[in-house]
Formats: sequence, C-alpha cells, structure tokens
Amino acid sequence: MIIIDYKDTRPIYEQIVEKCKKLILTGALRADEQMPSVRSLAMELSINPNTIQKAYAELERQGFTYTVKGRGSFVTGGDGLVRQRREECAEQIRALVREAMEIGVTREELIHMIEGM
Amino acid sequence: MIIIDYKDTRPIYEQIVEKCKKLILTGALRADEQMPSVRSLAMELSINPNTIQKAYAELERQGFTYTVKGRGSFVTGGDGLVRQRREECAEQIRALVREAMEIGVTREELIHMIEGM
DNA sequence: TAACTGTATTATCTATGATAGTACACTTAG
DNA sequence: CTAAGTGTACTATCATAGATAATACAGTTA
Repeated sequence: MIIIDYKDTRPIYEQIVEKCKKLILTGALRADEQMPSVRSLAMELSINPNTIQKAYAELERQGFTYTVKGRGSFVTGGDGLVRQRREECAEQIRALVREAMEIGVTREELIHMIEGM
Repeated sequence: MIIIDYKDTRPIYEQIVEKCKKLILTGALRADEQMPSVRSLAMELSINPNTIQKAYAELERQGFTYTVKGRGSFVTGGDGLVRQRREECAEQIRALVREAMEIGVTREELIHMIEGM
C-alpha cells in the first residue's frame, strides 16, 4: 500500500519510487510480479498518470523493475538488488557513525544502542 | 570554508545551513564567535545576500546562532546543541538499522562494521 | 475488435528558489 | 557627529522543477 504524504517536501514521484523500492526489498512485491498499471495506480492515488510514469521510469532505471510494452511493469528477480541496497545502507550508516564520532559519541555507545534495539 | 555544490539538487540556502551547523558542532566555529556578515559571505560565495539571510534566519530559528541588530550574527554557546544533534544522529542511525534488519542484515554484522571503523 | 498495457508529446499551472534593487534601524570606529 | 558597517524587510522579477491535462501511438491479450 502506498500513501502519499503531502506535507513531505519531496516530490510525489520520489516518494513513490522510495516506497516501491522498500516493498520490493522487503519481499512484499515478489520477483516477476506485475506492478499496478500506470493508469490504475494513478487513479488509486488520485494523481496524474504522468507522475506514476516518471516514478516507474526511475524504478526501471535503477534496475528494480523491467517493462514489456503492452503487458506491463514487473519486479526484477534475483537478489542483486538486496545486496546492492545492503551496501547502500552500510555506507549511510558509516557516514552517520563518522559524524556521530566527530561530536563525541563513542563506539561503545553506538554498539550499546544497536544491541538494545 | 563553505563550498556550494551546484550539482546538488538541494537549494543553496539549505547547503549553507547544513555546512554552518557542521562547523559549529565540530567546534570549527566557536561559541560567541561572529559569523561572516550577510553581505561579505554573499560576496565571497558570489551569490545573492538574500540567500545568505535566509540561511542565517534558519540557523537562528534552529538555535545555532543569535543576532544583534547592527552588530552581527554570533554562534550560540553551550553544549545543548551538541546534545540535540547527538539525539538526531542516534535517531537517524536507528532508522537505518531498522531498515537494514528488514532486508536481512544481522546485529552482529552491524556491530562488526562499527568496530572496524 | 475492444480494452487493456507502456510510452511520448505538448501545453499550462504552480510553488520554490534565487536574484535584483531599495530602504530602514541599529552599532561602532573614526 | 558622520560614515561605514551590521541585520532586516519589502517588492518585483526570473528560472526551474514538479505536477497536471489532454492526446496520441504502438504493442498485447481476452
């Protein structure tokens, strides 16, 4: 289920891309499963089809989906995406940890925080 | 030193706010130290003074600086800011860790990663 | 064939960011 | 006191990105 947050400053198509990526990575949308059609999703979210198309084009560009003209958009198979996302996650965490350390947070505090989750 | 990245999609004033916050939190700009004047910084970065003013207003709104009319803008003292930023950092890390775990990364892997930094 | 897919194009509207120019009140060095 | 420096406020204008609107076309499939 996709919900648009109109208070969010980020553009709608970007929110859709991010939400779809999460659904795919968590397995909510399975490999080779068909994505909702451009028009139906636009109708469902009460937004313009062009906005959905922009989101879908970006998803395909990033390798999360593939499209067959006349048939629809489908979720890319394989776990390469998950591995890729893991690396991205790791890099983001590293960057934040670096920043935290710069202002005096210790390794121990961070580890303790993660252990307590 | 502040450098504007024109490839960055974020607005200039936002980049300036973020950079100043980092300089303050890391101690590069010390408490009660005077910030560059709106006009001089605008000149230095070759951008409009209004853009600097917008960034400075935001910095003050977030409590990072205080201003005295006719004198200038100054860095806020105290370590309340650092504590606040620590909390923000922690929350961001928690969110990322949650996401990482959703796609199968284990606590142990994360902790090992941090220990190795 | 009809109804569905994705894709492409053009035009328009809106909001945001940035610029430009000016003005005013305050502080301070001279 | 004056001049030059501060922050602040305001209006107008421009550029761009995001979103909408309305069509149109090619491919697929029941």
